[in-house]
Amino acid sequence: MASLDRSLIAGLSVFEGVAAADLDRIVGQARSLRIAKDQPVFEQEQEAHSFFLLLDGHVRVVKSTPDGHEVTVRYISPGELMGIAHALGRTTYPANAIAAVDCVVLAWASHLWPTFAANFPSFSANTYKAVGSRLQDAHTRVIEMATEQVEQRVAHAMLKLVKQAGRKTEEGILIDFPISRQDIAEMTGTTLHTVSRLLSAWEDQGLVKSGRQRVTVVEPHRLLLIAEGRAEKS
Amino acid sequence: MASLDRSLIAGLSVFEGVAAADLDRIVGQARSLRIAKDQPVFEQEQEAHSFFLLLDGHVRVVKSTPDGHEVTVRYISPGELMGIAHALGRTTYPANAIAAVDCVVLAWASHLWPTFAANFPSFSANTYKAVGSRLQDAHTRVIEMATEQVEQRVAHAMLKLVKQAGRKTEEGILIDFPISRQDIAEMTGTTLHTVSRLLSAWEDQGLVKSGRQRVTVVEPHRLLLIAEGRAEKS
DNA sequence: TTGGCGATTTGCGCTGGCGCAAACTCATGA
DNA sequence: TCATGAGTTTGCGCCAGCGCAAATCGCCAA
Repeated sequence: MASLDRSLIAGLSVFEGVAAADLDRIVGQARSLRIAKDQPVFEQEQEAHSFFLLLDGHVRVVKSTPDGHEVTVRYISPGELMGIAHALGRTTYPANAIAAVDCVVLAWASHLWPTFAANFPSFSANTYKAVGSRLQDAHTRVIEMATEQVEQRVAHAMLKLVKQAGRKTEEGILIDFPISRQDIAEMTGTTLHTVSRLLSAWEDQGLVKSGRQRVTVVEPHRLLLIAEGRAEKS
Repeated sequence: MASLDRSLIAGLSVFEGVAAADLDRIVGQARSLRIAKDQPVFEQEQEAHSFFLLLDGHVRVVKSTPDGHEVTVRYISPGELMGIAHALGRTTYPANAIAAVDCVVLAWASHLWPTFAANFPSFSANTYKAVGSRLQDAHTRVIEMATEQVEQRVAHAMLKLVKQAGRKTEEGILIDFPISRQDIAEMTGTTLHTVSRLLSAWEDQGLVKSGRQRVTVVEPHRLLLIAEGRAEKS
């Protein structure tokens, strides 16, 4: 652990307001892991032995339904916690978490949580604040699914990805991990066919550039118009 | 407050594992309120000055979208907390909470939360456990919206209502508060027309009995078959 | 360089469920 | 008792988007 960059970790929002000495005590009890692309960080229904902080990479969180459908719940970016089932009174993970690229994570044993919560109130408060955001996000998703058409939902999804994993290139803002049409479909509750058609149409209009497992947003502003439902359809 | 039935309150799951003396200290700082039918308990975007425990009645939590749509996030039953924005690091309420019938609630000032969290770890843990369930529920909703057809979603919604607010009658299980077709539509992301058609069809098949703002489920088991997508359509 | 496979594109037909509109039915208050 | 209006039912037409299938593209490995 000594090899990790403490100052970088200290800047993460989960550790905001945590004293340096406390930070050391927290991080000191973690082990660091590498997860190869497409390997699971944790799996649905499994005993929640650990919780994690993503340091590098991107992780896709997917829920499988009994009837074989897969729905992507969210993508996790560096600095975010995941697998905090124990902090929410659950003993198993509610979903699969799969590395979208090679990742580096910190892992703590779940049984440490009560101690952390009691001894490091800032850390605990920050964690629950993140939970609040996720609950918010989930409700937003429900509302989008309930009130928006597919095109708007896909546009919203792309903008969300741009915001949390966008990397500037000379062509536009690239989503910085491999993402297929199927993945986007699973985020928005549609089919890869429809997503493909939409991306093709957007590409014709110069809104995006896309290729195999790769999407670059050229004109975020116009995409936002579509997302908000205020765009005249061609 | 002295007039409220402490032993009844003590049995609520939020207070599980809380010592009697602590319970008194918690409840002693609440004030009890009556909310008339159709009146708000709290409102979206408003400063989250208080959090609440529903003692009697039913509360509908609704989010309004900028474009005028309304989506019902969930119904709250007696014994549940609501408006706990502060515990999740937010300063405003994320939705409107409206009394579906005359209600009785306990209200605490939001600024008490950090103290409660620090001094009554069981209470805090129970609260976050409830938050965990809600996050779970929200994700389930997303998955339902993404993978199921309207008929299944409405069936699921009815079963959820039966579970949390069902009252046995000689005809079947009655949903114990006034609920309109429009309300059900807002829970499931469809229109009141479609809900009306579904309920009529179900009534023809003897699955439910329904009337003005009133639904009774006669055969929960067959409804479950529809919800699970394993029912031959007539 | 050549296969082979996974990802993507595209055409076509069909249908679930929405939008609109009109009729109907109660419950409530005057 | 009757008028009123909210809640509900129902008919009809339409279209967004799904399901299926086939063709194409591009990356990687041999």
